[in-house]
Amino acid sequence: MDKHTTREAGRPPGMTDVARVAGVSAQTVSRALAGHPNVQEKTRAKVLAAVEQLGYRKNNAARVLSSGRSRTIGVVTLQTSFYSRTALTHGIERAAQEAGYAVSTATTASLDTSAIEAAMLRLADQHVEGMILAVPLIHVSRQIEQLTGAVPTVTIDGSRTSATEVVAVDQSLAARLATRHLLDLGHETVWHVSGPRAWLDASSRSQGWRAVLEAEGRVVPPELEGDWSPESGYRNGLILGRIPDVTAVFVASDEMAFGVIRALHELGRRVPEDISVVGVDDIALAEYCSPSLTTVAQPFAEMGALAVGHLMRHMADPGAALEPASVEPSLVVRASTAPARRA
Amino acid sequence: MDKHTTREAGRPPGMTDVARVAGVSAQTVSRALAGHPNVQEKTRAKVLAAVEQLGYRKNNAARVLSSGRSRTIGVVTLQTSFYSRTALTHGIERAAQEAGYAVSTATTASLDTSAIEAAMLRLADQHVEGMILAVPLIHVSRQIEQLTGAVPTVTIDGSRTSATEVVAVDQSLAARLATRHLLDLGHETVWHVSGPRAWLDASSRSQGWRAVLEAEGRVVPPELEGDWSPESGYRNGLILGRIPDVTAVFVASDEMAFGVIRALHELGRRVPEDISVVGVDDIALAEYCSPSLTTVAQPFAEMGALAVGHLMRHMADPGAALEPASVEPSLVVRASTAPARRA
DNA sequence: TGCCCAGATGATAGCGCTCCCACCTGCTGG
DNA sequence: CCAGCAGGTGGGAGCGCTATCATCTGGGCA
Repeated sequence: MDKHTTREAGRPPGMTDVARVAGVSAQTVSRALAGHPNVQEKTRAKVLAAVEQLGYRKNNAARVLSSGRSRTIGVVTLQTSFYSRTALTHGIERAAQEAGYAVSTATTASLDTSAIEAAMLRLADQHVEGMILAVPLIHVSRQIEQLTGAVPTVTIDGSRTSATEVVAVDQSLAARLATRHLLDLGHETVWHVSGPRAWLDASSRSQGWRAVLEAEGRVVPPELEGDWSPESGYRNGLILGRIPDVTAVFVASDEMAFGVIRALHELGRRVPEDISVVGVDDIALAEYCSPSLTTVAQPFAEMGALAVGHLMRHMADPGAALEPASVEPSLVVRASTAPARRA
Repeated sequence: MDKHTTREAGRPPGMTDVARVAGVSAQTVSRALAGHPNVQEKTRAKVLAAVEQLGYRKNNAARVLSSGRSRTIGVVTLQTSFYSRTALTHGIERAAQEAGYAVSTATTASLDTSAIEAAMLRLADQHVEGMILAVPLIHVSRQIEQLTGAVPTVTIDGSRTSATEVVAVDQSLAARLATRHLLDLGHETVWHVSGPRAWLDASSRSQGWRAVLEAEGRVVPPELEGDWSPESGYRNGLILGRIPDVTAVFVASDEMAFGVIRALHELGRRVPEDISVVGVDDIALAEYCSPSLTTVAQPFAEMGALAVGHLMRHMADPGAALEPASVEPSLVVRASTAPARRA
């Protein structure tokens, strides 16, 4: 039993073990497993057989240390249970897996610059080859500039540093679809419950809504601000329900829309007979509440795939600037909207 | 410019750089940074100053390769957008962070044994020190037995291998709370829309429901099976709504409950006047739909923390068997349940 | 006074892999 | 007929860190 030919039990087999069994050098094993072209088919087969026989598994840490490449991308998201986060992450995971990359997620409890920096640093420490920032960049610090300069990064809410690439859903279009739908139903004007202003999606939706009203020469009512939670929708709904003029509301997310509708019910305003409501996201439950919710569907899965694709291209050639990509939302008409009743 | 004293620009500073600047050995730097006790306070301060000055960041890959320890735990979850997944992951992330561990997530698209194996192998490749399986183990393969033997593992739905530790919410209690609540309201019996039978939570809830009915000498109606989706709730609701006897339904998840209520509405059965409905989970929207949903709240965050705590203990001493831990759900009474009307 | 031990530090040897370069075939073409 | 070249392979040198052992100091105690 020479320790150079037999490893102690308990230690997983390494590349040299595979090499010995296959009767080649460790170097050739490495090449065969990496899919390098200059390896004879016969040799590769021998290597694969040895791998199979020994139950060899690559040692990722060693690979990363040696090559600097990790085959991993990082995603920064907000630590919440909102549907949008889950759906998007889901989309990214799928797409990354297809591209042969692993996904490492770093969540941040707040949108503070320092919290986002910390999340990005955590990912950097894991040697991710690229990052997707799925949180709004409120303030771009020197540190963030530096990080996005060093690691190819894609932001998905439209905010960006000088070095990031951008992927976004056309949120302005989402708002315009919703607003125009309500005007088409004959409503005089449309009220709006927005998301937090720090979020670019929220302000894009707000702008789109305002643009349509102005283009049509309608009165632009004051905007109410929520925080994406059902509870904030409820609070704003209690306000809207007390204003007799309100007949149509565009709410910046389905979860808030549920809260708005709930509040209107409690105040005796019927949906859609008295007030029409449109949400955004098309969460799974939108169809199953009463009344079922008219909403603007967000192509989250598609967006995840787009972000990953964009990131891959950016990683392949960090020099070339890619043009911002964007996908289009679509209106889903259900029962929470109805024609305005004429006075 | 000797290359031994000055590194090429562009390469991040390493421990030897820090050591040189601090005027100590690399070894001492390692100890100081690891919080090793046998380091003079003065020395530690010098090291920290040098770290600060150079912007040194540890190289994780090297640390893992060298020590075998990664300070990371892995979580296997199903690739869905269900609330429960997000909420639980969230809880685990928090708890792990507090324990000084990073979390790596591997999602699986299906519950096939091979898919779960693949997810676990991915985590093993990342040198996780422990795993939390947040998916039901339908069939425990040799491979899974082996993996759970090699890496400390906690399962959180009650299924287990010979080597795993178990953490669970008492799902039977959840069902009993819901069922008894409905009986207390005067209903003759309670119908049940369950989750997929492969999920232990689903069958535990089913058992709890059945146990209460039998203990009270009530008729046990046939069970309807859903797949956790709102749509499956809707389908089953269309069936239940056509059965005149039905006055109370216990649905195994809130999302399905939304579907059930929706279907009952469409069939002209009012909730709660004609039929009372109870869900499980207490999702954020449960309170804001109409009628607001009576449900059994699951302590997801607590469960995540419990799972992490359990795992830490298991990792510290893989030999000692820990007794299964469990947390208790609680009933939240809202508007979807009402006293039975007497014939 | 001398010895031992504990605390503080340094030197050296890998961890398992990939990179770079050298090597060896067997073939083409002047 | 042999230089020259390309495809296939092997041999070393690290990647940046930690484990292990060795070294060196300064007490406390007989």
